[in-house]
Amino acid sequence: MPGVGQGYATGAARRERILAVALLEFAEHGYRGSSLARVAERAGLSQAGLLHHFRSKERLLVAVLDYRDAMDVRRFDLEQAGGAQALRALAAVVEHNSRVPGLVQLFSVISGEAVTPGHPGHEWARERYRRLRAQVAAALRAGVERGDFRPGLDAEAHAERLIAMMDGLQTQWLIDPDRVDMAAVFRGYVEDLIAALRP
Amino acid sequence: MPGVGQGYATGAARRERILAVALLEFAEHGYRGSSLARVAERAGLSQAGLLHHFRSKERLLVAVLDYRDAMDVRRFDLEQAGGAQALRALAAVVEHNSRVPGLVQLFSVISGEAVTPGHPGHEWARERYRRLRAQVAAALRAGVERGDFRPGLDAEAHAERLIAMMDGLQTQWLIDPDRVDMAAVFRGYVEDLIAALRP
DNA sequence: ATTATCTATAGATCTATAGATAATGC
DNA sequence: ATTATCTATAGATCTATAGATAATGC
Repeated sequence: MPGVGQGYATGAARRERILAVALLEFAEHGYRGSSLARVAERAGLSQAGLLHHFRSKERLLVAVLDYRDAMDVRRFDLEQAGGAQALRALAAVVEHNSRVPGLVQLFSVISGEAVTPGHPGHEWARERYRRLRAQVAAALRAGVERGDFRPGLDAEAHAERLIAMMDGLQTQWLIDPDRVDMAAVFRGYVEDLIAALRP
Repeated sequence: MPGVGQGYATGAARRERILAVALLEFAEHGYRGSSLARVAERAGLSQAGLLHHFRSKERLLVAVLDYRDAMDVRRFDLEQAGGAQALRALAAVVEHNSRVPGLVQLFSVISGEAVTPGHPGHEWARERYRRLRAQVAAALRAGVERGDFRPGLDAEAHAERLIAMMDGLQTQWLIDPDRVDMAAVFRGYVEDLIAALRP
């Protein structure tokens, strides 16, 4: 089972296609509700053929999650920005997400499943949250440095809050999109926060 | 299939026991990852015996969700309180939740799965969120009436934010309990909000 | 030679139903 | 008579492996 980029060119293209359709499948049915047969069918090869490229269902999920992370063009680099600018970049991420419900759903479904220990996405989710919290907290501290925010703010707590707000609004929005304006509510939160943290 | 409280006494007791173990099972593995056979085993009867009481897996899930709602002793009546008192009652709910991870996990797992349309918990989750948002928004408006909060606040948006914060912190806490102090962070948010909304 | 792909299949599940037997309580 | 419970089973899955054949590219 060569990784993406190894093996023959036709194999690399096939793996790319498998990841793309597996992402949709996992987003629609979660890990446990998805089947390799359905992924294989959508990717246009047999189920055994799929398992030649990804040795097991667990490995496929992890590959999809990494693929998604890599796809994320990191167009909003929080570490570069810092301060109010970084928080507004976060709001822009949420606005962008409201245009790609499929990708958002992948995260909501997998994060929900992954709260149970033993789920193949559990470790992945824990590390992802740790990384996110550290990034956002660093951006907040940079904001203190540059004079956007008052000294003494609790960067870790505000990072947890910001990420929780993003996730929680995503759930409400996915379940009831006509009633919940995720992007507007998050932007409101961010602007209120910027005002409250001003020195 | 008589409801709880109908039929013979032994049946009612059995249904109660089934609901209690099904709650644990769904919380641990989600709806799709759970099996009726395992629920039946934990409840001490055959799988066919279980289906005598709950005609299908879908109905069992819905019954568990209703059972959980009913169990919720509503010890924190938000409509009674109103204003800052109601928000502090919310923080107390979160503190209480941090002592019953199993129940919290049921909601996180099922809400996560239920974002996909067609999931048997989808409608249930949508209605639950609508009800919650309406309750919290009403408590905020009551706070304006009694002079706790400044007039003109956006009650709906703040209700969405508060609920999103609760849910998002739950996810982070369940995935990484040693790193995330859900109750403390939520209480901090609530106190900041009370201060910010003061007239 | 390595990689890609297929068919066939083992071996476990899973949900739900059929039909029989036992217990309950009017 | 109604309710509770069981065994047996139909009919669908599902994941993963074995083993064969075809394509790729050094």
